[in-house]
Amino acid sequence: MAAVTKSIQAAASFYAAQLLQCAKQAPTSSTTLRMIHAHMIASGFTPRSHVLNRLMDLYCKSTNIAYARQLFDEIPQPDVVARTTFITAYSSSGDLKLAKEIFDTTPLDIRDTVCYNAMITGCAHNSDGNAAIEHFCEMKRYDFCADNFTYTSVLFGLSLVAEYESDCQQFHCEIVKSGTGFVTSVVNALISVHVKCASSPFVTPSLLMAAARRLFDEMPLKDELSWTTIISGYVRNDDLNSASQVFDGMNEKLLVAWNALISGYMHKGLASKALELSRKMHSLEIRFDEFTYTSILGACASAKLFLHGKQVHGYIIRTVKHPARDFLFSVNNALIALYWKCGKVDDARTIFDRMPIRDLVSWNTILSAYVDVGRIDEARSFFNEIPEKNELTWSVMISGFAQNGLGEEGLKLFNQMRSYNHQPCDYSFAGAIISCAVLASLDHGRQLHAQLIQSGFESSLSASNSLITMYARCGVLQDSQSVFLTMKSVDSVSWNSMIAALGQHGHGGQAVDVFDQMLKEDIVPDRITFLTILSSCSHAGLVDQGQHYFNLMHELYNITPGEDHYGRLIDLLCRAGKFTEAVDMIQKMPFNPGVPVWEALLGGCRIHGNIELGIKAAEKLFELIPHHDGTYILLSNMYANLGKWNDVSRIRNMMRVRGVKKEPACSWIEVDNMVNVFLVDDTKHPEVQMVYKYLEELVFKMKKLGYVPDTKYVLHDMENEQKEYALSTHSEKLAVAFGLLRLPCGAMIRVFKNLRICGDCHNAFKFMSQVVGREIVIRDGKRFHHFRNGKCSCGNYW
DNA sequence: GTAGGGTTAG
Repeated sequence: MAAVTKSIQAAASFYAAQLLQCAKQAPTSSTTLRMIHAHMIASGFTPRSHVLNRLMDLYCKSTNIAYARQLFDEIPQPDVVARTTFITAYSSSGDLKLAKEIFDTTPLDIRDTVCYNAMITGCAHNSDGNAAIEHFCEMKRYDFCADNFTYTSVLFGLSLVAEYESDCQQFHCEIVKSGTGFVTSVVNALISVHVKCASSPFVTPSLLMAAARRLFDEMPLKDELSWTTIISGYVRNDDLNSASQVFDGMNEKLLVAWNALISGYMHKGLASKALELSRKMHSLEIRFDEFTYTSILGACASAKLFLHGKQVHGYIIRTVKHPARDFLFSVNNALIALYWKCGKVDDARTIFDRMPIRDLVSWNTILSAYVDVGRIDEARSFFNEIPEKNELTWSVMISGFAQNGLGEEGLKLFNQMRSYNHQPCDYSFAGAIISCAVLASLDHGRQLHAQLIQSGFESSLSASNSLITMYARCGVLQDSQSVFLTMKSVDSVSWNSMIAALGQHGHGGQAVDVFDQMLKEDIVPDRITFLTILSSCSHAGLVDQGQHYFNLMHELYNITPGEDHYGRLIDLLCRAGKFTEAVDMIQKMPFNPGVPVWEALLGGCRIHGNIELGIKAAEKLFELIPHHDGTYILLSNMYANLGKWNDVSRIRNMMRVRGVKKEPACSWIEVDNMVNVFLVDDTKHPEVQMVYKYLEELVFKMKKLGYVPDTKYVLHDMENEQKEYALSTHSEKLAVAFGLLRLPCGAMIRVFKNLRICGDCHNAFKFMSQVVGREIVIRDGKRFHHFRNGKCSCGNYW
């Protein structure tokens, strides 16, 4: 008997040793495990607890959890070690529910600290910070002793949910009391909690970072993690000076620390700093890894440093044998982004096509690239090819449609997403809301606003910013102001949207006030801010202010004005009739003037009847964009105003020869959640006859108040009576008359037109607003006009 | 049988 026991013991220790060997070389292949296992069975050895536990653990780690579970289920009363193995295995494979089931069925009298630790880690790793804390509290309640592992794990969980300083302080006290306050791993975790909590909106980041720094400075023994946690903490919280200060104090600088700092500079848009560090690394012969490359390429992409980025790409090709294979996704994805941001979308696509396997980031980046450069048809068909879509995929495509003026497509896709039971994220909502802005569909926009709140995205920045734009572009400026004023936190996009909203409605003075307010609150204006403020000044005729801001842009904020900024400045000058200054500015520009500049000049010339300069601008535009209808129309309008009908027909003829078609004018109005569209001389709308009749009555009353139809706006040569009739069939007049007939008494009339409002209609609506005693709001291609009591908000400056 | 830091798309 003694001999048998001895031989079983020998076998057990033999297998235990073999399995231990496997564990050291983990993960063990399932084949090896099965061979050892088969050997046990064949030799008649029935493994008991610790050998079996080790076997199950190895099966789990070789991703064979299901088979391990079969073995587990055959054990009559599995011990706590076996249970802990499964708690860990299930939670690291993402199945927290199964882990919890094993934990909950573990009798209290066999539980120990380790199994609680495993459960706490499992919750934290599956981003359930609160459950981690609950299990921690439970173990304290049952008097289990918390150890270093417990604290590091529960602190990790806490770092997911900590929002207030008190969360950090409470655990700090707990740790000091427990006596683990000097244990490196525990203090590291505590620093990490402070760092992550510092990004919460409810705390003062600098205070928490100062507390983290004290912990770091006062810890007796720092390890690699202590350094990288504090450095990356500063990076996360936008304090790169402190990050680099601590970094400089490191004796042996770790690759992770280099990477954290480089990525910090990259995210802050400080590409030159990021590249400077990478050059230093290179001279110290520190090998770059995947993370380094990704951040450097990101820096080149955001700064559009194409040549530098291309050099890095070349270096990767030379030094890494199989970039596509060795750096599975991230580096290749960063390369895609580099080529895209530098305007080489087709090269980006080539990289994508050459990747042997791609992840969602690869697909989404290419999709964003197509959307970004307005290649919307390619984006659409690429979108359809994407095998698995996430919320980003949908939101990029939805807002892509909206940004490219395809509001209807945007809304359709948003609805399709929901019909597939995909819960829209805040960015998708933003895309759908901007679609409503494009379509000027206020009813629909309001519905989405309500759904947004129901879905819990009320505090989302991107969604709220889209609401500012939507309400403004639907004509209800007050609502966009109240969204802006009630936002908990705002960013530069919010300010830009608000300034643009005021500008479009002709409130240049208020736009300037908001801009000044923005500066007072230390928000740094960007390129877009200056575009919107220049437009706002232009719409309101604030020439001096506009010029002041244009100068401020590069003098104070170091933003080099682009062609678009020059375009707005020229627009500002020309509208005010300052052609000498405008031409002077065009000659002084640091680059060849392009489309925005010539269009601004032509537009100004049309307002002031400056035919000579207008012809020059138009000729340039004919060269640059020969198929754009607007140039021909503006020029022919100018000739028509001067009665030069020969020139008018010459231009019309040019259009015919070149195959340029005029975009037909159309206006629309929303009544009872339905959009009603009217074309010039409309015959299609079912109620149009009634509209014509009503319009006739109105014009009769308007004439009594002094309205004289201004036939110079009829751009065809015909008899005067015919001209007057032609004016009365303009789409915007039909839409307004329809609104007056169908909308409730006193309701504001909001009409939208694809092109600019006609001069006679502009005059007519002033009289009309007086006759009917209601406010009429028109959004044309450029801006808003509010007609009230015989006056327009634009002060005739448009 | 249990732990903690760095990457890419809006």
